[in-house]
Amino acid sequence: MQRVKLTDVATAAGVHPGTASRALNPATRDQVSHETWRRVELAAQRLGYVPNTLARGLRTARSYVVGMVVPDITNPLFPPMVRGAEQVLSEAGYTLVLTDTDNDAGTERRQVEQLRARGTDGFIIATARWEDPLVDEVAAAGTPAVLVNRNTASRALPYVGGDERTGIRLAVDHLAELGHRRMVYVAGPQDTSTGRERAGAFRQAVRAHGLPSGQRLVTVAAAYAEVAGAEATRRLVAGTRDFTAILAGNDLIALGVLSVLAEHGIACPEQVSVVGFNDLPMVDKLTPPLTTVRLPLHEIGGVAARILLGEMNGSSHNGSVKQSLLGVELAVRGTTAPCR
Amino acid sequence: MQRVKLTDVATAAGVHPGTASRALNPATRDQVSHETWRRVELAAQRLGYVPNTLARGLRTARSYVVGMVVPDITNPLFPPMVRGAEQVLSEAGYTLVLTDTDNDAGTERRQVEQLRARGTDGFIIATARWEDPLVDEVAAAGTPAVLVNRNTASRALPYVGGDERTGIRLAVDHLAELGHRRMVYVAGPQDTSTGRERAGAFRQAVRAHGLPSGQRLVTVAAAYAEVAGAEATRRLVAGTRDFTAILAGNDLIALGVLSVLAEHGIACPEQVSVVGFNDLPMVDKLTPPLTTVRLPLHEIGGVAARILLGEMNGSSHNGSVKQSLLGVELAVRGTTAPCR
DNA sequence: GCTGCGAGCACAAACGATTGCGGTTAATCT
DNA sequence: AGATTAACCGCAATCGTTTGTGCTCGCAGC
Repeated sequence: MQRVKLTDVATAAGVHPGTASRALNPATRDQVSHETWRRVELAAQRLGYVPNTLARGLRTARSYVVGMVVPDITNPLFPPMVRGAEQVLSEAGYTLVLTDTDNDAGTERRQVEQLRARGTDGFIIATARWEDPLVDEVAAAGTPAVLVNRNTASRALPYVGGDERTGIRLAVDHLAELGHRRMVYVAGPQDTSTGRERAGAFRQAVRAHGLPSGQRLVTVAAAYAEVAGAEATRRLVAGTRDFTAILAGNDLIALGVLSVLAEHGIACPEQVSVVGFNDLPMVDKLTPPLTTVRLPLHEIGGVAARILLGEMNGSSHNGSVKQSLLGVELAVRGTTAPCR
Repeated sequence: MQRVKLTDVATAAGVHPGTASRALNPATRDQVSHETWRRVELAAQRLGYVPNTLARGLRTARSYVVGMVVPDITNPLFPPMVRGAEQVLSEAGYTLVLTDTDNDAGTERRQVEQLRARGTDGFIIATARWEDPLVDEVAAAGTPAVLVNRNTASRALPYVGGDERTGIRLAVDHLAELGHRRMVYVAGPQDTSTGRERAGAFRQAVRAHGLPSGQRLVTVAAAYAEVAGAEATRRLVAGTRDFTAILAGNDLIALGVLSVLAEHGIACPEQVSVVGFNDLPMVDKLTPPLTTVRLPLHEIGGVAARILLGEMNGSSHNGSVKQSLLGVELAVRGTTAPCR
């Protein structure tokens, strides 16, 4: 159905296709006279010309496509980021291709290959592991790409995320202010940057407050999921109950924490306060509503897209900003209360 | 970075590029001898050849891209459908481009235009309104497309969705079985097929059970959102309290219903039972957990993709199946209880 | 009045794949 | 053994753009 091509516009305007191409392209517009430019523009308008992106891409080796790879679009963490990225990209004439890796390194690799075959100009990657060969390869290949949500140990690519350390600190400050002194942390998997970062920040914040920091301080959950959180909490509780507050690696883990507390008849927030991370939708509807750290997800996506645009278009590899940490805030709700 | 091209494979295998092309293409494989096929395949493997999708698309006038347009990816209803579609499409060698219309008809049109310029082979559309010119245009243009989630009045395109009528009937049956006789419905917007369909099904089910059906039976909310649901419920309650059960147009509306009930000190489920629709994540974590109708979202996406594949590849416009309604089930939880 | 120059445009070669057509070879038939 | 045919494969055109190269023209400078 995409009938009218550049040649049609050219003949309609009485010029050579090459000239028409230059006239239509803002970057080369000054290579044609004003008069012909007007004629071409008019003809294009009248015929309803839309350039064939494939042909253009073939010639220019640019597809105006960027791929965004997420572990699981079903995880409410990602849609806002996708949306933020899509908005700024489509505004810049780019198309966002979303792919879901199902949390599997194999499919992740396959997806990225497929996207590169398609001539994808750049990537936004939300699946990075702490040690991630695929990310390193992409970086080594010089493909424009930026990491969101999770960083890698190698710091090979620009990273955009929330300021996690501050988020944890806010939570600890809040609890400390409520009089809590014995806090523990149920961490996410330590092969992700968020898992390590947050756990580290927790230890540091506890130390900064001069709070007791036994070796039971951090329990690691196997995944960012409710069942993993529950399992970890069971381990924790089996070992000690000498705490009045639990910080969770994220909201899903917090859900697991809450269910195990209920299981053991430990009242929240009366006996133990709980803080989550991410502020997933609906967690404010729980009873009690979950106190949690809110990340500017939408903005993270947008900033990542903007940085990627910079990488792709302009000054390639200006050793510029490698990390952008965006502000977070603590949503204080019902799962935290003064230490009795 | 995409170095190795068909020519390279061809010379490596000692054949003409044309031959290599035939050898690599399953559809034309039988036009080359087994021996050369093996050689070409091997060379391709060894060199790590990945076909340039742009060049291929240019020549074949197929992009192997399908666009999926959703109103708001942030709405948890859509990610599972996206995922289901993406899985079957990527398996078939297609790439899914997701675009978010922000619930705006203007951007929707713009997005679709842009996708068509890109030579998109087909569309999965989740934004249909009951009267939707854009959908009708797409259908008239003969572009392969299928509707999900919402249908149009014109039924111009194949539709895949949950069996909404049955869902409503299950809910009404369940409530009737609990002894409820005076039920009301807080409907979603009536410019969407789901809004009309469900409301109609509710009236029908009530009639089928021989229940009283005053004119206050259905209250329409302005949107599928909590605030709209709350607003509608306030209107409802202001008019009458002569009901023991409320069905909501979807879970978000149900949230609004619950909040307004609480506002008025009406206990759920002791005084009034509530049933939602969609089974969004987390609604099982509310207190009380929400009884709701579960749609096979993932499967809907998958089936839609399969139908689209059929439309695109094969027998174009076989006046085949126009509607696929997938089975739903009722998740009975805490917001419904026997009528006292 | 001839040269020099620059603006504006036409020409044609790419980009990397697919595919109709025709030619070569080997196999089959008579 | 000669002729017919089928199987394989090479040749070259083609998809719709972009872009380097060079032609043509008008004008200014001397």
